[in-house]
Amino acid sequence: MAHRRLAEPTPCNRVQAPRPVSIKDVARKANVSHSTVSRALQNNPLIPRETAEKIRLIAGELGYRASAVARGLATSKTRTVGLVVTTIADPFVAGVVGGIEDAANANGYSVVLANSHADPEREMMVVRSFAERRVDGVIVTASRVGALYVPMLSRMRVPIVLVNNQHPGEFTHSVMIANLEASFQATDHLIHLGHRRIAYLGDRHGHQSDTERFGGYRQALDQADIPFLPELVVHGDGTPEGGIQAMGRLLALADPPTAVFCYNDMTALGALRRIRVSGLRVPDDISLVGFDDLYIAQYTDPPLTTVRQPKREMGRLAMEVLLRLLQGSQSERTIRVPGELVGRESAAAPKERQPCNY
Amino acid sequence: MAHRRLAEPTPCNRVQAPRPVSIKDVARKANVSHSTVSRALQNNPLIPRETAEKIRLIAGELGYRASAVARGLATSKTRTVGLVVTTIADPFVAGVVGGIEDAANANGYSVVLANSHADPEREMMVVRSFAERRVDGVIVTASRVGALYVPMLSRMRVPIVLVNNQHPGEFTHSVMIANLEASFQATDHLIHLGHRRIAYLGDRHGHQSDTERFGGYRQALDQADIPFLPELVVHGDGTPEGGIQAMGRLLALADPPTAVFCYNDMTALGALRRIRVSGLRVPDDISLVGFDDLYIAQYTDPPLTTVRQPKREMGRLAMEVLLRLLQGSQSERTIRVPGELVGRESAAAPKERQPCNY
DNA sequence: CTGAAAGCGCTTACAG
DNA sequence: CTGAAAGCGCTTACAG
Repeated sequence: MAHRRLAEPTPCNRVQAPRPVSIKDVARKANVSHSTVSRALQNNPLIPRETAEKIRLIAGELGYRASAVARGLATSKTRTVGLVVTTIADPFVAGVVGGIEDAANANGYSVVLANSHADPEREMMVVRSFAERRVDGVIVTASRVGALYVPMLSRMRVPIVLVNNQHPGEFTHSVMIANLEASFQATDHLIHLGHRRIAYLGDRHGHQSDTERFGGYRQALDQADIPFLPELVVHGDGTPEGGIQAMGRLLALADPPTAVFCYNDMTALGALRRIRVSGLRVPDDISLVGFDDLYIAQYTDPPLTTVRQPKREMGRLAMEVLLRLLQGSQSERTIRVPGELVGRESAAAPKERQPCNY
Repeated sequence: MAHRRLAEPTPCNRVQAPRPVSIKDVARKANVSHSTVSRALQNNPLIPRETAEKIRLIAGELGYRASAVARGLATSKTRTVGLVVTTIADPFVAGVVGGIEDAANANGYSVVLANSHADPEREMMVVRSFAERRVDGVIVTASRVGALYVPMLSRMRVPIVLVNNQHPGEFTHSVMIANLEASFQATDHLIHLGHRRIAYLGDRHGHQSDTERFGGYRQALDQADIPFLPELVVHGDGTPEGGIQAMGRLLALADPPTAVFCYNDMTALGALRRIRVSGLRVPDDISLVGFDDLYIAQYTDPPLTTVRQPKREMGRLAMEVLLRLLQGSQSERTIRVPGELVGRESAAAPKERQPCNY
């Protein structure tokens, strides 16, 4: 006994928004109940192969597409992950996001993207929006996060995975580059090339990453018995502009460094520019090493020696950790991914000095 | 008469997945029906201010967050837009996506991101996934789209907006850069600097964009009565690698060009590299103009003269067109956005020639 | 102004 | 193996 509303479709020929075909439409055509259709489409073993196939065929003919929203309501799982980034226009972030995306899609998850622009108000909106969308989990890839951010997210009570994040909270998991080891390697490379006056051009907003990268630099110096000189440490802000400023300070020194290890490639880009403007050459006068291995690092002049962060893989890993958490498994709290020094042409032996034993 | 299931929560103290507070919880605490709560929270004018405020207060205390999935099921609007990109790692794409994101969020829409990797199989999966998620509309920002792609999307019967897309179909709207005018301007700039042997370094995969940019180049030549020389037209593939190859062919000419207009900045990056490798200098020996104004265009050496595509604005515009479509308004089929020539240092007057009247 | 009821399109215990 | 029923958390006509 169908209700009026469920009777045959209005006889008029142009329906403005033709409602998508539902499980009931399939059921009707297949002469079974919608429960059976639901089961068949889920490959429920209760349904005999024959029936299931017939139903699947009809569903195909009708162009049936299960509603993820209805399913989400029924199961309280949306198979959706919220992904917050400071800005997608950051090439490091974009690389990571690509990896997350791929791993998510490969596992039937969709990614809801949100830019926070490192703005606390936006961050609030993002959390609210993710909460309303009932995302199953969230991944944060932000160069700078408001201190209240992660706690806010935590209140949603879904698993959270951070990528290269500052203050990884108590309740979160994270995937991070092995900053200390990588920086050690980079600095050590310069030392082996014969440099002794090596500067560190950091990022004053980099928090933990900056601290760790600086730490690796110091360790390499120590191990080589090179005295640490505070005047050789300057800070930019992670952008080329910041690199230009900071490099300027280094060049203004009575005895400038012969090599500079930069917090990231963007900073190195600025340093490179600043050096060239002053009439000096890289690597002839000053060697330069970056961090990230952004795509463009191969195309600077000279090509930039840098530490590669496996961005895609880090994204993939983060998604995989999240996936594990979503199925209730355990996962290591912090995964440290090794960086890889990729030698190009911006770092060479200092002028008038033998490239020492190497 | 509550069902067993709805009786008081299990007395045990640790619920593993505490169901989020619902409209009913608020209703109970506020001593009204859930209908009233729903109305109050929607600012329905039927509900008196006082009641509404009380309800909102309680909702706040309870940390109530309306379920977008339940609402989506009830209203058959998800306030979600599907965004397909070839790859988010492309800096042009990332810029556009940033603009889309901002406009979407500003209007209460969420963005579901999907990478197609220009792979037909992935494209199918994306369409399927968007269909299941019941996205309200879709935006495509892809440098290359499978020919079947847009038709497939069209079958979802939701509005579609393309950004800088090839073959904009009959049923779609699009936002595009004014290729012809912009290329004309770029080429004309080189002509005014005094160049006459100007090459066009295109993108063999660029389809419509390449054709149009080439068109602007030809028109500028024609207008200046400079004969068109087919040997001065070569093609890369939109990447630096392709630019390197193609530039190589140009340099192998008996009489190489004094200026090259490149399809995009990535290509120009390769051309720049190739020129330098051959011992020539930019702009002293060869002038170079790009297209896009990627962030790095300011940091190449020399900084790249190029045509700026207002990526963020284009993304914003695309979202705004979609928004209009979603509220049932009309919108122009194709919006052409003007490019802007940004003069930096890679283009200058040719050697041994006066910069003509300018 | 307010509530009871029906419906959105699924899933899944329950009862044959 | 299969169906009827209840439920997920909203919205919104309908009837006071």
